[in-house]
Amino acid sequence: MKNSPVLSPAKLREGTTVDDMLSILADEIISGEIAPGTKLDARVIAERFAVSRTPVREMFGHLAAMGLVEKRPNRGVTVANITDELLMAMYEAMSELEAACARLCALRMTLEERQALQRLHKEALRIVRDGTTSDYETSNHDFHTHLYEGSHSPYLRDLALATRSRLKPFRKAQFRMPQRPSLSWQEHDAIVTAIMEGDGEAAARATRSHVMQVSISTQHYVDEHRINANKY
Amino acid sequence: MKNSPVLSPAKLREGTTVDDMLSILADEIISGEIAPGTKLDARVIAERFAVSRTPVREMFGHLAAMGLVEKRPNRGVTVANITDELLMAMYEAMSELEAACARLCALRMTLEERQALQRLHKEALRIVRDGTTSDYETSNHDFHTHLYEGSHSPYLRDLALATRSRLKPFRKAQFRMPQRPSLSWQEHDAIVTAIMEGDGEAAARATRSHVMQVSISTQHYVDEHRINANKY
DNA sequence: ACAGCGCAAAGTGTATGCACATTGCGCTGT
DNA sequence: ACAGCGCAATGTGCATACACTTTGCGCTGT
Repeated sequence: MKNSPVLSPAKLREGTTVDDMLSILADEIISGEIAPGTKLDARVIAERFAVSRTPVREMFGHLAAMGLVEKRPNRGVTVANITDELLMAMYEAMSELEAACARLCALRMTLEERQALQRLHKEALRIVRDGTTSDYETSNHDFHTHLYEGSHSPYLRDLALATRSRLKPFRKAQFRMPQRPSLSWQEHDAIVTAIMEGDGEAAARATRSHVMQVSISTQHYVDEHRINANKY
Repeated sequence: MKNSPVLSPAKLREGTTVDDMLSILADEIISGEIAPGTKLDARVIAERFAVSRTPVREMFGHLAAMGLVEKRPNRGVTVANITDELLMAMYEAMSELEAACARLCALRMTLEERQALQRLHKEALRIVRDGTTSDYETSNHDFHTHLYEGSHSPYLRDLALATRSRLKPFRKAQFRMPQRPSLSWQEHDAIVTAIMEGDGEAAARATRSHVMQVSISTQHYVDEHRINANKY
């Protein structure tokens, strides 16, 4: 199909052709809709999204960089097998990254940043009582982002953001358990207290164990849904 | 130019078209031959390597993933400016990653791994006395690799390896100072002792300060050589 | 004379075609 | 009949063409 302006009048240069495919494919791989080991045919994907093989190939590069697929020369790409072990390893690395951030937060946060963190944390308590789970997810997201920023270590922050983004698809249901927001808030409280007291080691310990708690919640979710992953 | 078999008889499918360009361009950016902020014209690069823009674009994606260039939609790619601040931030992140590895080493290393680490460390002492600087560099490299592996945390190890590889070009002269290998060995000694005693926190502290020492040595090197970076 | 619009030149992003690598199946020879 | 070679079918990787976006410069209007 030619690049006809008539056939694609509205969506021209929406600027996200590749990104759209990327997030959709990434979700499908992670959710298990596309089974590990499956060979991805560039032509089929191209037809499905009504684009040519060129942007598909570019997207394959991104998927490979994210570790979701494996590329071999002249052999195409195959869906990587994200095992439970690797998932746990990613959470463990996440907990170490966040612990490092928290430790630096305790040492380096400015007065304004400490006050902002406390405000956020108090507001979260209100949300635990009155708000929805989705509200708490947003608040939780902000809380952790503040830890990354408060470390005043841009590269460490980027590593944390990148790893969180890779884990994002697996975190969907971390607050499914009704008591989880409340427990999460208590764990945050220990982190905030340690940071306020300037106790870096305590902040690191509290953050490590908090993130590993999240990991455990997520693991339960993955276990329960693995059955569904084989229906394709 | 067509894909004529006559015009390119020997180099057909050598299998590394993109990788070759990638490593060459990466070196040129890192060494400063291509100044930060320079806009990379896909067409010019394509002509230089006698290929089309398609593989060049793919390479741009890799360079962007490595953080060496910045891609903006419809604006092309520009060479990223690796400032001293960012370099320090990368070393700081490196020190946190290695500290996390060392802490886990203290808790998790098997007997075999502990013995291997000690052997390596003893051998390094001999090299400090009798060997060349280059020998010590190799030995040092192995020592740190053992720390990554000993963490038994594959993703954390990968983050450490990736960050080390990004820092590699800047580490060239970390052992220029004649007393540096000896000091480095003493710092390693503190790390090994802490790991052997199973004291995770002490191992983390010792490793953090060791890597930051390396950072300082490197910084001196960068300062002294910045003059030469502007000759292009 | 200066501000603002508009056009043209330059350059990015995608489509499509072609050359080569890989793989599986049939055909031939023993 | 079975082993091994070879060819054809499938699919990757690069080249080239074209559509669209950006940007700089000149021209017009006030």
